[in-house]
Amino acid sequence: MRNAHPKSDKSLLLAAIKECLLFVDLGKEQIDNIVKNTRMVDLTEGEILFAQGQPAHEFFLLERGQLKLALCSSEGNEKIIDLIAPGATFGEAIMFAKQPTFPVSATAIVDSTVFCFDAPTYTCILHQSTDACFDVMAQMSKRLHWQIGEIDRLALHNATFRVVCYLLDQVPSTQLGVSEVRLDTPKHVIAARLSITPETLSRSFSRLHKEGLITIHDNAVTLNDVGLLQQFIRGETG
Amino acid sequence: MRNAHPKSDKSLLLAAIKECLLFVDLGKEQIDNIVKNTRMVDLTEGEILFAQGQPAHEFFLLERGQLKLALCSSEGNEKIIDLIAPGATFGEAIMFAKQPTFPVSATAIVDSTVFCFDAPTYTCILHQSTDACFDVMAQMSKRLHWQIGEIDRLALHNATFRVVCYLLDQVPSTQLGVSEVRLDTPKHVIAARLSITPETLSRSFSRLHKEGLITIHDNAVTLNDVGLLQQFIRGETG
DNA sequence: AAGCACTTTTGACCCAGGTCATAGAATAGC
DNA sequence: GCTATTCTATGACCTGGGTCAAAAGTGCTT
Repeated sequence: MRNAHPKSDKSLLLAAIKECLLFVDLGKEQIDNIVKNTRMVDLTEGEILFAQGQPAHEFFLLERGQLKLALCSSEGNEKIIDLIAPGATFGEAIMFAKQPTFPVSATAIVDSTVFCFDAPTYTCILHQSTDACFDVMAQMSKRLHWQIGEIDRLALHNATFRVVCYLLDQVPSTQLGVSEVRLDTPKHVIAARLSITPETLSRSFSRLHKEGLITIHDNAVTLNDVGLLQQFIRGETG
Repeated sequence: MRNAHPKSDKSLLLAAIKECLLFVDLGKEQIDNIVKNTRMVDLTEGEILFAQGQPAHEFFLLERGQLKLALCSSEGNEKIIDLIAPGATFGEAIMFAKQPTFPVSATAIVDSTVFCFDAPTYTCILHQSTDACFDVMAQMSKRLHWQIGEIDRLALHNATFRVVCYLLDQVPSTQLGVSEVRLDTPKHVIAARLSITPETLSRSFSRLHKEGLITIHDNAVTLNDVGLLQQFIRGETG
């Protein structure tokens, strides 16, 4: 984890910030202030950005690569709460806890670059703008909503169902016919994301294939009929 | 669901608001404004306050009784996301979504009284106070954190583990020796809360009893040694 | 190309916990 | 009181998916 780079980094950061909901209502000098207090970190594959339980004074934006946010049980089982793709922010929420410690750990799945924003700087700016606060609240609301969906999927749906959900998530919701999903993520990671074992993931895939719903090439999956998969979800099956 | 009561309600409401984090940084006339736009609703057992998918223009504070927030799968299985006790607020988060619909349904488990706050009134007030915004964000942060714990419990812990967690949750964390937990909630509701069947809950209880950890009377449970239960959790068993 | 380390698939087996069925308890109504 | 109805407990059984083990790919490196 080195703290690198000369000056083109700043333009990268500015470009990333511009795409990000959390900064959309900030003024120019507020952005400047944030940029001044942001560091850029390069992670190599497997490197840990932060660990569960560690105190949190920053939040993050993934610039490049892929991260996992994970929990570990005492027996070493790992549950991946979320996979982070470039452009996504994470860790904004703990900032507002009275005693901010990370509830999960963040680890690079591939070589990655992360922007680390200073939490006090950001909260200080939030104190100047209720609009910015509302952006943050909208973001947190979205995440809360998403987590309820996650609890739903875990509590009352089976493995294959979750696999299909994952596949459909990778595809624009408008799509309706055939669609191609590239599995950029190693399968054992996808499995942990879905709270199943790699074996079960493999068996789910082959089941779906046998039913003609998908076709598997090296590391891509063809969804033969998105509509059919969607009604597979509605109809709930194993 | 009637919209009842004369004037002592207002003092009830004011008392409830005073205990509530979401209003702690508001001024007197802001509170007055909110009170003016709040309705009080009485629910009888089994009555639905709002249903999953319904548009949300209010958020809520439970004054009396008990509610469940639940999801239903297509096959009619019900997963209780959370049980609401008097003094707790719920539904604050969807207020900030761009297209606010309830992700869960809320149903009275026993006869209950609920204050329903007008969301636009409240957000309008938030726009005047970043302190109030921070209170909301702290609240949402807490809930987010809690939900991660919930995902953790569902994804990588077994039924008995979750039962013990539930029992320990009912007890002040300082407690260390013997402790009594009243099961005010019917067991089938507790079971749905823990995403298990009533049968499994019953078996978990009798297992814990056989191991000398708890004793069950009519509808109360004695935790014979809170410390032992806590280390049962650390040590992870079935 | 041969060896090695890792990832994915496949098969055989097992078990936690769901389902179904029955039997007590408890509560309600008459 | 006595039945009817709803809860809770317990037993018998089944199954989804975990575990373990072994093959079959899939890159790497040398």
